[in-house]
Order: sequence, then structure tokens, then C-alpha cells
Amino acid sequence: MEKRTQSDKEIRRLGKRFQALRSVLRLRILVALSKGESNVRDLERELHISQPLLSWHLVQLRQAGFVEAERVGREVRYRILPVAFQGLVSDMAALLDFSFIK
Amino acid sequence: MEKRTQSDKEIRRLGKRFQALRSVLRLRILVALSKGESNVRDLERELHISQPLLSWHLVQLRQAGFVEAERVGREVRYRILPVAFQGLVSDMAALLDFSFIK
DNA sequence: AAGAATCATAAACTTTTCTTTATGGATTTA
DNA sequence: TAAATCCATAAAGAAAAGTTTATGATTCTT
Repeated sequence: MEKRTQSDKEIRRLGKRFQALRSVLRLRILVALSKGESNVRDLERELHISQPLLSWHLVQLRQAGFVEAERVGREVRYRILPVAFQGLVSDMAALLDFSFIK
Repeated sequence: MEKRTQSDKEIRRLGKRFQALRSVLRLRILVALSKGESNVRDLERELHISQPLLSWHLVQLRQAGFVEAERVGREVRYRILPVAFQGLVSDMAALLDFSFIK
């Protein structure tokens, strides 16, 4: 039994992605990045969050696949991955059998 | 200052809605409801969750606007509100300036 | 090579969320 | 009206997530 195996895995993955979007700080980070890629220092200045906290939230976003990081010299540039949002929406629509999206 | 007032309110509202979708149990509830409306007792049987816990999660979903409840006799029928998901997606797309959606 | 700048991580702590257990309200049935 | 069914809520405890503070690693500059 537990026929749910496949769907369950999907549900867990969805949950983790929604989890990443749940935080106000992380949403602010995404808004900032939606205007163009940036590094940690600049985000820190723009959003007034401490650097370790910012790094922690960036890890969450990265693990969920919404942003990617690239080291350039001594800075690390972060950029948003729109396709990840597209995937989130279509996976959610598929799970709940919504047709109004995509 | 704090020119952010408007956008900030939007961000908080978005965060709360993602929060509601973050739990695996709540996603399972939504999947069940996506197949048709149901009551608490039936959901309890289908999902193998205790009744108080189920009620608690239903409150979360209702407060976020994803489901609605209607008392019928001594049972309470819950149904999913697809328009809420539509709204979530379009609000997110607007916030992050995505055009690939809707 | 020493110092400064940029990030990440770890540890301790705080806050939020989730879960269980117990109880009560409302409605129906016997 | 007494018992049974369905559901919500409150209180207490457990678990997870977020925050701060301290430290270290890497790269650049001088």
C-alpha cells in the first residue's frame, strides 16, 4: 500500500518551495533581485538586514531553487531564476488539477 | 519615509498565503478537496489525521482564503476556492514583475 | 605579507508553528 | 431528553524556523 509514494514526493517538494516563499524578508530579497542581480553587500545595504541573516535567507532561497549564486572575485552575485516560479505554478496547478493556469 | 507601506502590505499578505501552502498535511487536504467538497469526518478518514489537528489545519487554509466552509446540519462542508490560487499567482507575478504568467 | 572587504557557517537563543490531549457546543437521532 | 455524531477551541508540550553573535575562509589591495 501507500500508493501515495509518487504524489507524496511531489507534495513534499512543493511544500519546501512554498516554505521558502513564506518569509517577508525572503520576499523582499526576491523583489530586490527582480530588479537585477546583486551581491550580498548591496542587498544588505538596500534591505537593512545583517549580513549573516541575509546569507541564511539566501541559502533558503537557493536550496529551493529560486535564486542562483555565482562567485565573482570576492563577491557573490545572486540572481533570480524565473523558470523556478514557472515550475512552481505549473506543479501546483497539476497537483490540484487546475486548468486556468498555463 | 518608509515609502514601502503599500508594497510591504502586499508582501505580508503574500507571505501569509505561502505560509498556508507550506505544510504537507495542508497540501494533502487541498488535494483531497480538489476532487470535490468534503466534510471534516470524511477528510479525517481519508487522510488519517486526528480531528482536532485537521480542524486546525483547515482554519489555516480558511484564513488564507484557499477554502471556504459551510455548515450543513451537523456537518461542515469544506470546498476549495480556485480563484484564490489564481489571485496568489497573479499577485506574485505582479510583485516580481513576471510576465510569463496570466 | 598584512590588512581590508566580502561571505559563509556554527552555536546559542528566541519565536513561531505544529501536535496532542482534553473539553464543550451544536445538531441530529433514538 | 438522553445519547450520539460532528466539529471547534483551549491549553500544554514538542518541533521547526528565524535571529543574533562570534568566528573563519577567500579574495583583493597596498
